Amino acid sequence: MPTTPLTTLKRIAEQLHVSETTVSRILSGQAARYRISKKTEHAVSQLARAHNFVPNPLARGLRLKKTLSVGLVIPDISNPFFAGIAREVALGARKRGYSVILCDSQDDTGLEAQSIALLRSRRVDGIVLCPVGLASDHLREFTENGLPIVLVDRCFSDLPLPYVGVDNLTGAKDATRHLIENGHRHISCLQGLRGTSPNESRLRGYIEALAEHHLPLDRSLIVGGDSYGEASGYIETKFLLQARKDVTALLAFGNLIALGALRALAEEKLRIPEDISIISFDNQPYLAHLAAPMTTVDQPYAEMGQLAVTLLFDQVQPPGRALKGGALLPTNFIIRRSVRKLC
Amino acid sequence: MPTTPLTTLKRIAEQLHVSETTVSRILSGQAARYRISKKTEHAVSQLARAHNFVPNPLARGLRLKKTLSVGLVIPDISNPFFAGIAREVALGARKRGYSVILCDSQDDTGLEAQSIALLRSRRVDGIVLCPVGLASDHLREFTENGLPIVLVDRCFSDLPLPYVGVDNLTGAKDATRHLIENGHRHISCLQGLRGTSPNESRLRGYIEALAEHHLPLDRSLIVGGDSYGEASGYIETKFLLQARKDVTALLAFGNLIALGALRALAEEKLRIPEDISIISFDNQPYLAHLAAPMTTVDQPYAEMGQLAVTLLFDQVQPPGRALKGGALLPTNFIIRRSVRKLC
DNA sequence: TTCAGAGGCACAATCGTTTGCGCTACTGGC
DNA sequence: GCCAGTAGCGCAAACGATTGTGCCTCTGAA
Repeated sequence: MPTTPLTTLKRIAEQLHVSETTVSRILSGQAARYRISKKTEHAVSQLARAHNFVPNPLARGLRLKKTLSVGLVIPDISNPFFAGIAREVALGARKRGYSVILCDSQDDTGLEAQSIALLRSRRVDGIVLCPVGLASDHLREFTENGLPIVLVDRCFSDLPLPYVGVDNLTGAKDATRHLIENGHRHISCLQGLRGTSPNESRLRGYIEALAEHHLPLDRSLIVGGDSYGEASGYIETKFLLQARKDVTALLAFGNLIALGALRALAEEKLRIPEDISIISFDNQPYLAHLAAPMTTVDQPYAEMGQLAVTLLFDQVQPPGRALKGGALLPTNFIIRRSVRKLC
Repeated sequence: MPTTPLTTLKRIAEQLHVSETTVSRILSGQAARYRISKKTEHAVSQLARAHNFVPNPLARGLRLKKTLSVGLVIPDISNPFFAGIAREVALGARKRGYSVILCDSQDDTGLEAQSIALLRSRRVDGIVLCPVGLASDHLREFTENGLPIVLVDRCFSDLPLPYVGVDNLTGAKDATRHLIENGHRHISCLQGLRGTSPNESRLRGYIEALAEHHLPLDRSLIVGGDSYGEASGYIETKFLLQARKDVTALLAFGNLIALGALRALAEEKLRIPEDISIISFDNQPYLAHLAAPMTTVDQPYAEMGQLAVTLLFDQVQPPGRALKGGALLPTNFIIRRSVRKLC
């Protein structure tokens, strides 16, 4: 046990009668480059290891303008979809020796902007951002200035920032087709947050599928749009059921929305799929065990998270290549038993 | 737009022809204490605000030995139980102006120890730790040295560290009683991770409930114990079903374990509750919509998270009071329809 | 003996803040 | 006119690490 905890370069240097310079160089693997003798090198790294000394990241960051940390901004960490992404980001960052600073933006653009400012001021080396998705002005700076960033799940058509998402259009098209082919004609969309790219793409997929089958587009069947939350799914379903008795199928644009819809349907004592069919985005393990195992559009969120860190560190560390535009992963349509065959 | 981005005290000072000292004092609210004139104060804070200048947290942390950041160590952020806690910690920290550094320990004591070392080296001002729960040696230092910490969910009887958890014993007792009172005699425990405090308390609750009703304790009905994961619930249920045809009820010690059990039961084509009954710990929104809406022991994880941050910041900031021992929150027993009445 | 060349390391400035003192220039009382 | 008192602020030394440059001491060849 050391009398003085060996917690700075200085103390190590004192103990071994060498300079801080030398210690620093050895510990940062520059020994050879500066011709430190094997003997000194060994002594220093021995001592450092013995006390598992780590150079103060604050001092280091101050000098180097790098902090070995990345920011992660997420609208709602308790949404399993985002939690899954967060997990991969955390693991990927750790693997590369980086820490993660977590910010929950609560689906609020203001808080998101604040979070980004915070991360900037903390001098993170990069940011993985699952944007709320509405305003994009606070992101404009990223296109010019050098702070690496990767957008996940949602993107902005007017900003050439690298992002990773899924092919929402095809996913929604698959789901809608499936409903149509099972004889459904009055299919309602329970939207997520209007204006966000996944929502708009899914909507487009829905509309294109209808068009393909020469079915009329009934705008009053497209409801919701305020949030991806459970409450939104619940309340929109309640209203919908009051207004439209002819709806035979629901397409929920998110796992929490589907959950809310489920709650509403249960309250109204509607059975799935006998009384009404439903398909949801975001597969989750429990969906297979529901009263009516739910047909769903699976999003590979683990891959999304992994890809996001990869793309981020491609910018942060050499080689520094950056993806212009986005990477689209395919969705996977999983058929279970929440859709009734009408014809 | 400034020619030189006003990003340091120095630049602000230059622009206004005052010293960095003065600027620093004004921005840290010490103007009055050091008799800075209103005029100077105003000019400085004006300019700072205009460029929304924030003093470099690294330099600040270096000098002050405080970083306005806390660590959050979680076994698995994709487990909704922990995600819920994480959410509250993130919000609570933000509210107080602190950042959160997230570490996923993957239910590995080694990674947990590493994470703590990392957080220490990053000079966090406090740690919220959901410990893996097995070894506690790496936590011993916390009892002496000053880094504030709060344990969540799991605690150690040999360590006087503040923690917040739920009354697992009563929770498990309630559940077991319910099964017994519905005529079940062969009730199997699907354990979580052996040796962790929630697991042991739940087990004790189970055993005490049996004793209360003068039922024999059959050790071979207590299975699992390797993890709180889905896979564990699945495989243990598979084995159990092979070995014991007489089991009529399952008590799962976690939401993922219950999910695994559900998967196994589905594979074996066993219906709930007709063929077998099940109760789970950790209520989740979807449990109400399962084929058999699941009776469950609800843990108030939002409150747990909130309480954890509160207790942490009681140590971090004045008044600095610390809870010795733990805070136990009550569980809430929710009866749904996954238990069959046998008598 | 001399000197080139390299081996082995240290000096000191720098990153941006904070803070204990101390310094200057008024003001007013006597 | 002198001096104490105070208002208003700046000096310079930390905090701990990194790094361009320079300094000394050998070794060996000429």
